[in-house]
Amino acid sequence: MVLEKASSADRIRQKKKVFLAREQKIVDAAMELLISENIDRVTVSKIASKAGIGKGTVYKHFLTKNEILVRIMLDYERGIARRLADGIEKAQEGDPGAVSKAYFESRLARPHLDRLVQKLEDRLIDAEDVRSQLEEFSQIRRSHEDALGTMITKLISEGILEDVPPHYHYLSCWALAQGAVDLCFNKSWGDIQDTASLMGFITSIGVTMGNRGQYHQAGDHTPKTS
Amino acid sequence: MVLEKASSADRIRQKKKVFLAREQKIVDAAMELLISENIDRVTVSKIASKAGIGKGTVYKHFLTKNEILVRIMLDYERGIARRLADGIEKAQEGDPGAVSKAYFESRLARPHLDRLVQKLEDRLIDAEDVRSQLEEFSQIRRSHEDALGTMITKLISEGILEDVPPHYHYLSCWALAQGAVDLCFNKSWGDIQDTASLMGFITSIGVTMGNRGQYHQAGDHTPKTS
Amino acid sequence: MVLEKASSADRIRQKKKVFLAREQKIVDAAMELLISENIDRVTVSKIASKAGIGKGTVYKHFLTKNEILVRIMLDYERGIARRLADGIEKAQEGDPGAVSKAYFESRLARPHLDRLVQKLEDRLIDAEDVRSQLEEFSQIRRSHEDALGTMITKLISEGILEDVPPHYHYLSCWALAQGAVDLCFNKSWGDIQDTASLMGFITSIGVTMGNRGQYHQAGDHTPKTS
Amino acid sequence: MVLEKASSADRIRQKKKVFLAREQKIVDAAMELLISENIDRVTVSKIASKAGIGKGTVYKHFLTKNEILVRIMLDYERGIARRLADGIEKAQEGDPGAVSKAYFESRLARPHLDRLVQKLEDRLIDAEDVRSQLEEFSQIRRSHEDALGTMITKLISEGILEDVPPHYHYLSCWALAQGAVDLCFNKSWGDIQDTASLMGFITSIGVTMGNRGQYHQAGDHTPKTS
DNA sequence: TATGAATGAGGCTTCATTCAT
DNA sequence: AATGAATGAAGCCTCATTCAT
Repeated sequence: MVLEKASSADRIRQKKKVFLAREQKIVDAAMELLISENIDRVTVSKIASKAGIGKGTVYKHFLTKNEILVRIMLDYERGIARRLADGIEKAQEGDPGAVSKAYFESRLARPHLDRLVQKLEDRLIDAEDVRSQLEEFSQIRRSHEDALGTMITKLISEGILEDVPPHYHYLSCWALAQGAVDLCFNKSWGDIQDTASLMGFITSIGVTMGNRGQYHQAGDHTPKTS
Repeated sequence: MVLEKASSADRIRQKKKVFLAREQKIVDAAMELLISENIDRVTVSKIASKAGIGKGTVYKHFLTKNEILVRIMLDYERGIARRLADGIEKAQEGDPGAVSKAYFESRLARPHLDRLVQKLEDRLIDAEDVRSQLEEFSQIRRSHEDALGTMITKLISEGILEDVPPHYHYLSCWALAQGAVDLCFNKSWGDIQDTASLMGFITSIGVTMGNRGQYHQAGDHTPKTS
Repeated sequence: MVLEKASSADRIRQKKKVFLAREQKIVDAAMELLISENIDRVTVSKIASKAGIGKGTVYKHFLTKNEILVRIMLDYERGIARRLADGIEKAQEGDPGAVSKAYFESRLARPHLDRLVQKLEDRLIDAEDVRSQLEEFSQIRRSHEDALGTMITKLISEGILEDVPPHYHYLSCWALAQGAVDLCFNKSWGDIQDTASLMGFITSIGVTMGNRGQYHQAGDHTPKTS
Repeated sequence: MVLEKASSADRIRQKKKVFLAREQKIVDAAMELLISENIDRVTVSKIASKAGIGKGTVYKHFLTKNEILVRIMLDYERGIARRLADGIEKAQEGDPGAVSKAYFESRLARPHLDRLVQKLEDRLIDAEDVRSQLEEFSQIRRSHEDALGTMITKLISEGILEDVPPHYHYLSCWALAQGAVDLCFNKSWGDIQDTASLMGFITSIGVTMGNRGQYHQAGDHTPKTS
């Protein structure tokens, strides 16, 4: 009897596992398709096919197609949050650049995905369903901002960063990362050969940009050395 | 008879004018709609309505809906090209920052539109029709790069800009502008109060970024002057 | 020029006519299908087919499928309103039974349709779209009630009708008609051979029911004649 | 062994009981849902949920969803048959109106349910499965007719009821009851305040309608007595 | 020449039913 | 025996494009 009970509980646990695995399979299939072809071409049917399941099954896991999409967004932004937390820890150990670095690196690590999330955000921005999930998404993002706030304020007070409102720094950082990601895939530029190196260059800019001494130079292009 | 011919020619010229005016009206209507509401909600019908003409008429001017969209893209990119040319001229008159400045300013001047063009690029990227126009679009963009090439090379040789492949500078510039535009409208950040000032900050970064002395600093935060 | 203008106006009028004719064709096709087969089997596709047009065309005339259905309901109820108005006129000319008679006759004239409208009402009762049209439908129906109010009140005061709240009479009348219609088509009864005669019988009941002297008899079944 | 057998038989009986109880639970759950919300919104899933069992289990009791629905219809019509039998008994004890009264009262006792059965009949009318059960349903209904036949014939021969084919009386009765039920729930009439009283009025009409002397009055409103 | 009604492919979603566990 | 995840047919609706007037 005890064994039976155990096996029954196991079975349930097993089922849940399978269920969640399939859910992940759907998300992965969707991601793969969304990255590899034009977003509007990705239909629920295709996703189901790629996931190796029936169309109806998708709707056992997600209420609407949009819910699959926000799910991808949330998963991604949460991942960034985790990496950022690591960076903040390191920064507290004495490396002030670690935070922006962590931020850039986590976004540029899988630029395909980052760009996808950008696009999805754009399409879902006024979707009636998933409004709440989108709100959560934004909150995570804003939490990054909050987390960085202290760090940046500190750097400003130490005279390392230009003394402008702290969010200027963060948002600039975000903007550069955003653009860098776009850059990776923008077909106008053809296939950039040395992407990795270029991204390194941009990261370095991101890490130092806003450093004191640069802002005023904007209008003052005399040589920096006296 | 002579008079008649003249008037007939006039009439033709007049007609052409009207025709072109209408074409512009269509493009403008489309732009307005695309900026003010979700892109996928913008239908040919609505565009025609807003332009004050019949739906069928639209197809006298454009073979497909996509052609209206690329037209917007092309118009925009050509506009940038013009402003950039001005910047280059100024740069030759002795202001080496004038080029990047011109670039940033022209993109951030109507960020709505810039963002719209980003989005359109994304949607049209693998449209069968308009493939050639899209190619033209990319060429214009690459011509900016070319145009900037000399300038940047010169700045590098003068020791003002970091000595990395010239396109690194340009692409970084593009990336930051791209991201800055996204920033303006991204709902995750809520309504940014001091957008103008923030954009000024970013422009200043854009203008100076890649300046010699910064790249190495990435890992080396000793004062820049020896 | 005058002639030209005229012909242009004619053309527009002609077009409107054709358009409206097609609209009617859709409604007719829908009606025919709804009457001849199970309601849930009637799809927009079938309606379009029967009307000899494409599926998309239906949506040029009606915003949703439900709008076709309410349209049928409204058309029908308005028709009854017209006939009822005639009956009221006649009643004022001295035939007090003319009103109920008109009501019964108009409902039993095309019992298929009456029954269809009953069914449709049932299905659309909580449809988000067409809520307003349904409200209009109910208003027409209630207007019948109002119109009959005076008549019935008069008959009561003349001692012809039982002295109960006036709407009792009207609603009883409605109920009997409703049931009679159901009767015509209810398959449980098999095919009733002498429907016409039966309906006559029922109408006669409807016309006299509620006449004074009957209500009290409910509990008092002694022969009416002294 | 004997004991064991007994307990085994008991167990089987017990099981059957539980099985039947569950079956009833399904029917009840379905009924409740069908009455309280729009019929097409009621899914097998919801029924199973409300019954507190799994969806699959429902199919151990009923081969198709429709079978649940006819079951409700049959249960209801059988209930009426029982009450009608009582009425006939009473009628034979000397109360000639008892039959129609029993009929009306049993239908108006739970008008929600009566109306539900009307609706179900409508939807299932051409369902391939359940054709035989539907036939049974009709037979029960027609058996009411038969049962009433003698009674009505007797009342006719006694000169109490109008001398028309007996089924006229019965069907009129059915029709009025049918309509009365519709009346109770028809939203066009708003919430009728004094439903109970109104139903009493209608019942009284139902009980006396077709009484001799009324039919001829249809066109002849002179006093009933000679 | 301008028009807008007509078209139909194709997308999303629902739900009765099946079947492996 | 009970379960509920999986299935896919079928329905509604949108909209770019065509073409007769």
